[in-house]
Amino acid sequence: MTWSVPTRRHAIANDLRNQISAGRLKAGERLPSEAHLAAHYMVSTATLRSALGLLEAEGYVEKIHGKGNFVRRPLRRITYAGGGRMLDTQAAVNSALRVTVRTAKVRASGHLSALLKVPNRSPLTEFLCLGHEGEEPHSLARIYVPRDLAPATVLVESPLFEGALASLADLRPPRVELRETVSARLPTLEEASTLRISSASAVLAITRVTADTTGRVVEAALLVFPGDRADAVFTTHHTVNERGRRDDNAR
Amino acid sequence: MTWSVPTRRHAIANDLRNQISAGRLKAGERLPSEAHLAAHYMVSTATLRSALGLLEAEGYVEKIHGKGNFVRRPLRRITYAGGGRMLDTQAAVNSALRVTVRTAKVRASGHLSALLKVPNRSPLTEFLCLGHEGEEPHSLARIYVPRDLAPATVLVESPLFEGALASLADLRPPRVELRETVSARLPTLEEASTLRISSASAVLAITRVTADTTGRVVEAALLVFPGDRADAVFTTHHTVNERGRRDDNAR
DNA sequence: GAGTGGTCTAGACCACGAG
DNA sequence: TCGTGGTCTAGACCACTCA
Repeated sequence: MTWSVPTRRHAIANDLRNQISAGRLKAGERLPSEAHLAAHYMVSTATLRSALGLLEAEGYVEKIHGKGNFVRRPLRRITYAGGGRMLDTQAAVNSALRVTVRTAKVRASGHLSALLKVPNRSPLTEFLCLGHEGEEPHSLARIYVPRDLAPATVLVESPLFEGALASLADLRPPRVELRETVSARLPTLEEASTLRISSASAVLAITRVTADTTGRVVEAALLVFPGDRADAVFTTHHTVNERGRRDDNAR
Repeated sequence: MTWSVPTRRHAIANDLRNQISAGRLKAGERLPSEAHLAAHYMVSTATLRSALGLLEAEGYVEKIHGKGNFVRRPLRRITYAGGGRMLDTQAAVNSALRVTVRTAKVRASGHLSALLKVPNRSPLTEFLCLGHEGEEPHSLARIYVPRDLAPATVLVESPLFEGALASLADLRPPRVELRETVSARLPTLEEASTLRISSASAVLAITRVTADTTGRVVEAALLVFPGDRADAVFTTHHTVNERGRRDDNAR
């Protein structure tokens, strides 16, 4: 915190950010046009746009081409609970979480076949899931299941896509091995537009691979959440055997 | 993938990206100056800089003020192993991972006192850790421990900051409860400069809270990794009791 | 068609790095 | 001091939305 950057765009961004935080600019409201703001702050439009770009990446503002810049509604935080638990029950209950599912038949390509440990061009079923909260999309999932394990009818009905996973798990032997790989990256253009986030903002990407007792991979899920409103939480009750060395089975 | 954006900056970024991937621009090499590139692609400097901005956010290029734009060395991936395991042993062994530690005495403020479940202004010891791989910094950690639990001498010597955590854990009762909260966000300006990443790139932020059997919080660690070269992996061997409902103890 | 944001230009001037 | 990137300007022109 030992730094200040007195560039104009930061000053403008700070001012607008404060106005939003203070509630002088209310959620959902449209900002003055970029031309007006540029005139008001006495900067060029390029500089002003640069300031808005900062706010957009921080999630304060949503830009809509041809309409204007809008103050983002502060959305409920999403909590992804790792370790095979479901999405935060609070969120699921409170927010009329809905999902639109589109299924497709695909064949394993390089990356997928490695994840699922199946040969190339092996038949899979793809489930494309979009989590909504009211109008706002807030999560995106691509789930791949070996074709012979996919009872498509079961899944299409699921109101929660996490529910879909649970029902899948229930069809398999009781013991599952779960591997969740979490990473942070910028969204693809496609993800940015479907999640309605800035392509300059960060997303939380979780790759979850589920295997049954036999080691067979039952499903691979590629989950994407907007970084500015999602966390993944993992809790462990851990027993330390003795000092230092313990069996480390991470790759 | 059903989209193409034929804007000039994307075309230029694609061209340069291909040249890097193909090895025509080698790692560590300096690109031609922005003025030269702008002339070469017949665009204005602003447009060219915008193209370089994309590559920088993607981690292909590092900009250094006054020196030039450099092709980024592809760095070894960092794997953070969750659930109380150590940093990927491969990486630790292979890469002469070093850490510079700076300790400080601080007092719990709002956020920290909540994490550590201690009263406000409670005395803490802060460990600032910076993970290096050769010259390149690749992780950043701020670890907070209640003052009376912090044997500073032990920690300062630790070659790995994860080692520091392990030794701490070993001083406590054998059973620990771990809660790791993972999120994706843009780096602060400070983080961006110390990790030498673009402030437009994403970071993986992990907040890890460790408690002993009595429920007392033993340490809180705020970890930050560059998103373009770090993953966090969590593996679970899970036993499903029976269909559906299982005890969900995530908050 | 009027109003909005999106892209781009051809400069100017400033700040940093290295000799 | 010179060459580099960083910030900013005052426009032009295009693409989208909506009446």
